[in-house]
Amino acid sequence: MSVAKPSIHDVATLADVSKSLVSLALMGSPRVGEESRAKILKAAETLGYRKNAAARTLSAKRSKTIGVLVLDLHNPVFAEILDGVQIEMRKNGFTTMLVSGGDDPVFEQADIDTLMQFQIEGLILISHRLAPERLAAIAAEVPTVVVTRSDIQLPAMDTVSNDDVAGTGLAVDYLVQLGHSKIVCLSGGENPPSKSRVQGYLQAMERNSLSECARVVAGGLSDATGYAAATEALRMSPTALVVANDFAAMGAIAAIQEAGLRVPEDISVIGYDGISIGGLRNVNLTTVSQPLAELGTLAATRLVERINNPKEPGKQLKVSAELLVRGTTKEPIGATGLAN
Amino acid sequence: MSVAKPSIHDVATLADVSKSLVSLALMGSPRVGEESRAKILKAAETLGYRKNAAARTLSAKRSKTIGVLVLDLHNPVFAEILDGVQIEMRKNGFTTMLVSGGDDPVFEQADIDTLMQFQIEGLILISHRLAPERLAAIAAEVPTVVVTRSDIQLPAMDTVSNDDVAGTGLAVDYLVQLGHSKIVCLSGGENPPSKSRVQGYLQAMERNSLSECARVVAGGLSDATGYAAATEALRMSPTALVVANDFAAMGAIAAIQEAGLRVPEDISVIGYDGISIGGLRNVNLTTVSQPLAELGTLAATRLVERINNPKEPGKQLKVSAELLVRGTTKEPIGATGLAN
DNA sequence: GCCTTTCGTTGGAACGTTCCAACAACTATG
DNA sequence: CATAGTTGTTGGAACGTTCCAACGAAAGGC
Repeated sequence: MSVAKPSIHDVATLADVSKSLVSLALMGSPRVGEESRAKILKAAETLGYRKNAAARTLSAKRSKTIGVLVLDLHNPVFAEILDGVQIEMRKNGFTTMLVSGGDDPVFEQADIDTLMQFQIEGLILISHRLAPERLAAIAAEVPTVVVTRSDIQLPAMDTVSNDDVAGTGLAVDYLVQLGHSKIVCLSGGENPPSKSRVQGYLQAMERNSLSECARVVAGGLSDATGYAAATEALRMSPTALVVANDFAAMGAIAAIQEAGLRVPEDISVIGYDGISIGGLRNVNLTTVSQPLAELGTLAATRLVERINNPKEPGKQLKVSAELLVRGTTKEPIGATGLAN
Repeated sequence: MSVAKPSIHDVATLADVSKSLVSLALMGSPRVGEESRAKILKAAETLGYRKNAAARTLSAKRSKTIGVLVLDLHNPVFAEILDGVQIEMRKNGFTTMLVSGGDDPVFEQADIDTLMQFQIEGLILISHRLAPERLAAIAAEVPTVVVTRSDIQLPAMDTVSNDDVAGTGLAVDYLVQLGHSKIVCLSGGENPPSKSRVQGYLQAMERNSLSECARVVAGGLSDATGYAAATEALRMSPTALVVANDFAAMGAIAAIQEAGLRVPEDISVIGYDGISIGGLRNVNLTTVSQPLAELGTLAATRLVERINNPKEPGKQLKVSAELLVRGTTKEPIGATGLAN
């Protein structure tokens, strides 16, 4: 503690050069002589010198920092996306400032304001609850990339998301191939990705000439809502459930088991997201897995592009999900060999 | 985009006052006249003015920002601690800068350096992998609070942690009370909290005059290591397992079930941490629950104290865990007779 | 009615950097 | 041998804020 932090000035006097040269040396400029550079580096080392980011930002008019808002840090999906973002941003020499928002639009706006005060050069929203007009105002002020939601499209904003329609289609196609036809969809509620997933289900059912069998039960994205929706769905005596996400799928499995039925022998279940706990031994959930880290790196590279070239028009990027077959899917009873 | 950001100067000219007065008004000083204050606020509003945190920090020599390093964002335990930290820090007018480190000491050190460059006034480490001497160097430079680990104690540093010894004792006592005696402990490896938990197990066994029955199997903190450790433990034909954390406990349950035994009828299992997925219907894990958010708020209030009074000696704060009885514990078959 | 206090306001210095124009000392060019 | 270019270095201005000493005007005390 104690002594005031050394400044570039202190390094300069110790190394017996000008502060400008110290600055140059520390930025890694090639115009600095070998001898001076060595002296400066040594002086900085002995003083325990550390750059002052505030001064840097102010003077250079570049913060080399981007902001990331994540909807909810408890959701493992977002943590994995974040990994991708962090790695890519580090690679590009940016510092990442992370804020959480806690699933509340008011906090979200406040957190974004804070980020703006730090002069962030770009913003990544890993999902959000902002109204379209707020989002537009933000995107007009700073290069912005939205991950996971592609429902709002603005000329000055990019989106990076999973193709939910195609992803859910994968799940349905696989079940049909196994011989299922009584496939019920448990929706995830009124949020944009969930709606796309329902749409993907309906399209896939139609594609497989099963439109008349298509049934959607309103649910949510949590364990509890999945449990409730599954309880209701059981009245339709389905042989398979396509569920909005992995948490809800786990709730659905609990409901099925409590009803005295087995998964997958009596009913197959497919989740969505590919969160790591789905892979735990006693869960072992078949799911549509999003390439989460890839979603993150893609968002990051796109943001860097946009920072370097702000007038580019907004792009809508999609990554494709893949089916991860684990232990909660099987041929329906009495239908073995029915496919192909 | 495009147009330069308005500065305090622009607000001043629009409101027809000096920049100093604008600064005063925006900081909420009581010495500003009603009329001027109104004018200034309106001008700031119409210009869309936003403070420049870099300039503020530089001039005021206070960043009003603290740094938080979390060991691993994927671990839901840490997310919940973080909640507590964030809430408390917001309340105290601090901005929280969050970095992740990704479970690697090198990244951790780099991330802390970055935080320091931003002139953070305090640092909270939600677990870490730093060597004691590195930690000492950091704590000497900035007020530091370590959450979750209390093994390293430094005069200039505080720790806030759960009482792991007592917590594990709770689990053992409960099992004994149910009638168990062949209670095996699956350790969490060589990290400090895990060692305390093993110690708590041994002490509790002794307290219950079961020292001769005490068995510890080396394991880890993940699903996979819990599975492996449980497989080995089964050779000792235990009636109950006390496991280092919830993830490992879930792995242990899978191992038990694969061996053709039932939980809790044949073997009871108790985890540690109280992560939310343990409460999912088809997990329903009995566990020792740490008051995670409280751990976070406590760390935050302690840090604020220390920032305001840097020369105070370091404190070791403990919070107590409680047993959360759910569905993985039950009396042993044949009650008391099984102990050799 | 003069002196002191209080109130609201002000300009300028500081904070630690980066950037720029300019420099001296060499080296190469014709 | 003068001119041009290169290399390494320099001081000063700028960035947007907060802080400080100081101000004039109004209000209070004697």
